[in-house]
Amino acid sequence: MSPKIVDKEVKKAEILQAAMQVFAQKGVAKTKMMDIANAAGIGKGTIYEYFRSKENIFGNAFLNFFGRIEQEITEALEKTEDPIEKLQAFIKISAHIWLDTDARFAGIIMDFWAEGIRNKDENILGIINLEQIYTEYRRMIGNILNDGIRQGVFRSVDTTSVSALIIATLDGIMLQWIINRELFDINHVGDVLLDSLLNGIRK
Amino acid sequence: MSPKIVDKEVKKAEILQAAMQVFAQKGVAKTKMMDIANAAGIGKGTIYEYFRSKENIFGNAFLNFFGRIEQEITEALEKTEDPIEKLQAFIKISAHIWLDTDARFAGIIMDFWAEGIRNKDENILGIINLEQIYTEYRRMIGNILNDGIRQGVFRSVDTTSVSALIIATLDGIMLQWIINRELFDINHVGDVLLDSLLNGIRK
Amino acid sequence: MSPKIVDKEVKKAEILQAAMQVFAQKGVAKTKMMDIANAAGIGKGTIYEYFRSKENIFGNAFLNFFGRIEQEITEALEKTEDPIEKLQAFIKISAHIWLDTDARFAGIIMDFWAEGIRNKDENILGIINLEQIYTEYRRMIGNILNDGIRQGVFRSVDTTSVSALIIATLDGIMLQWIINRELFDINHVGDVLLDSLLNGIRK
Amino acid sequence: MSPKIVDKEVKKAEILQAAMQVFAQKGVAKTKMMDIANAAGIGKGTIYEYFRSKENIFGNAFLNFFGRIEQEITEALEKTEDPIEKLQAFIKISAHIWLDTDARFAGIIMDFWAEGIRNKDENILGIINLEQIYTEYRRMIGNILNDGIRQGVFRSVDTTSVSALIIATLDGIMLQWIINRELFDINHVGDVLLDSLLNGIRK
DNA sequence: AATGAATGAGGCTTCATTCAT
DNA sequence: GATGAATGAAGCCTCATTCAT
Repeated sequence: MSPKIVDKEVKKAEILQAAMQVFAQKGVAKTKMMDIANAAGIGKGTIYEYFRSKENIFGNAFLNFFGRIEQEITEALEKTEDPIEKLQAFIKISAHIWLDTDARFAGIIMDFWAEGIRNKDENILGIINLEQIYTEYRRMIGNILNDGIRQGVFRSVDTTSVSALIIATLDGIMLQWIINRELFDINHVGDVLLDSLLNGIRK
Repeated sequence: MSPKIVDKEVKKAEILQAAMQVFAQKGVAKTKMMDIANAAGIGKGTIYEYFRSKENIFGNAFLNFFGRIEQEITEALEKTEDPIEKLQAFIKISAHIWLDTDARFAGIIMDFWAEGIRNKDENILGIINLEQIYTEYRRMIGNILNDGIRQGVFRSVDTTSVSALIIATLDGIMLQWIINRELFDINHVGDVLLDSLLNGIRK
Repeated sequence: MSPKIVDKEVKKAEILQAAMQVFAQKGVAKTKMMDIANAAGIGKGTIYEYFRSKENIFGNAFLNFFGRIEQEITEALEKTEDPIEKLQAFIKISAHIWLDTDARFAGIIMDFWAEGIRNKDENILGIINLEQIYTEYRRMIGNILNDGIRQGVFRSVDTTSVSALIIATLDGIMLQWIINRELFDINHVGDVLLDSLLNGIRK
Repeated sequence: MSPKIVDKEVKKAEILQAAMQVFAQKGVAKTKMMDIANAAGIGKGTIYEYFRSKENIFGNAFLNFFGRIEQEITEALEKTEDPIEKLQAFIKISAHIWLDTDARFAGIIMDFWAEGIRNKDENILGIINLEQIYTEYRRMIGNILNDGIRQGVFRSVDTTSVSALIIATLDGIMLQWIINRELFDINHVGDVLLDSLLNGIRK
């Protein structure tokens, strides 16, 4: 890996960041290549040195977004062995990601979901596959639950269903929070959610 | 309402249905006026006799979708006076709407949300306003909860927060269900959700 | 065939004529869709109601050009049964086509040949196939020669080779004539060519 | 001529060769500067150290192609004083050039002709001038014929017309041969052509 | 001298909208 | 009222050329 390659990767990441900002503000459909170029402070043509097409940028943004979440969660889970603390970390990270995310940025996630749902079966772009992503999330939570059950901390529940429900509730809360941030304190909601959850599954 | 006007309204509704089908399948951005015309079995130009623009069709589809949900719920709520039964009805209707909805149709809701979130403050199109819609949902559930509290059936909870959480959980579950229908039986999940909910708020 | 279809075909032909004029003047590569639209007196977008792409226009122009030549020759050949008169007609028509053709129009034929040669094997566009066209020409002349031989008018020559040579000489003369029309009187050259030819093959 | 200048000229020639190869394969219009750079094994920017523009490369390729033919013929003609042998040499060289030329390379000549015909009057690029080139060819053959007439070997024919016809026939044969090499043995055709020619002009 | 990253003018094509029939 | 042919604004992308290294 020569320095040049690193530079190319860095610049690609920069363009992607710029693109995601614009996607978030205007929506993917209304974002023009020119907007991305302006946001990135480069010429229109330069984008094509790093991405094949607008669709490719979208695909990479998608990957980048969910990939980063997954990575953050993975890292957080490695810091503790206690299943309860792991659950707590999972929920906290999820909340934090949204807290750190610009409100307007949420729109892009809807675009991701919209496109992801539509391409559920087709795996268009060779990239976007929401089902796979959520399967991975469920696997992560499922592992925590299974560990807890093995350790005798949790009751023997249907881990797949419970995992799905945890994720569902988290996503739903995020959705409401995006629409109206005044409704609740997302950190507090996280605690409440964890409490009810533990209440339901703790032995 | 002369017959002609009725006819006009009927045809407008037909076009809207066709449009929503296509929106759902291809996404709003990728839907062409021609697609809508074909789906409606009419000429391309005819659409403009009933709708001002593509954006206007989207706005009406948005209104139509959430309006119908609201109407169905309202009707269901009128059939009983018991707060618990009303909650049950609310959840059941929500689940049913999705059950009756074509899987591929779900994409359109993401488009709605995506656009709704982006136009959160601006109320663009003079139509799309997710916050208002969800406020109305919360108001409906809030009324049920308040009735229940007044009647001594429910504990005295923060009705706004609980309403928001109920809606959030419902939406989150729908989202997961759209992505992977094999994960759980949505009717059963509704019962479970109601149970835990009642468990939490019943006196 | 309703009147509308006729109109569409007529308009398509008009656009094609306009396109060929512009192709001839500027060369295919330097011709912009806008040029064709202007030449045809229509809007840029209208072209796409009749042709799929610029390449498609080129392919159709190609077909049109060689098709019309072939048709004219075929018609002329039907007017007589005498092999010598047929040969005479063939040569005369070939010369006439060039005489009637705008000098500048010749450039397009070079573009046709250039593209035709390059796509010799691939038959790109599903359309351009010079070898096939020339095989047809050879077949037409070959038939005349065979008739003449059968009727005892011509010597028993290698009809394929002679056909090829006749075509080659005609094309070569056209080429020189395009580059410098003052060099010779093309009608006279036709007569000379026919004489030498008959001299060589007549019994 | 210092070594450096020689080097520059050598490299310029190399790039030109590479460019002509690519021109021949893809056509001038579809050839990118990048293709030429790759074919020449150099960087894209380096081309501009040797050529002003793509058009300039084309012009030089044009000059180079016809110049080389002219040079080869000139050299061959110097080897004999006999008009008949000179004619023979002229025809043989013409055939050889095509025999030595990659089949696919022929496309470039059509591009040359196409552009040459279009720039017939304007002498665009300050370079491409087919008429001038063919005038030179005619002059060469005309000299041979005049010598032959003067020496009493040939009949007193219209040397300009005969020269033009010889060239025309040669070009026409090449054209057919490019399109379908199986049609005839080009060496044999050369002999036949020379025979008929001599038959026509020999005293 | 050599490079290739950056650029933006310019092209092809799409498609929402108009409008004459 | 219904239509679809016509339109041109606008977008994506290409690629010849420039220029800093």
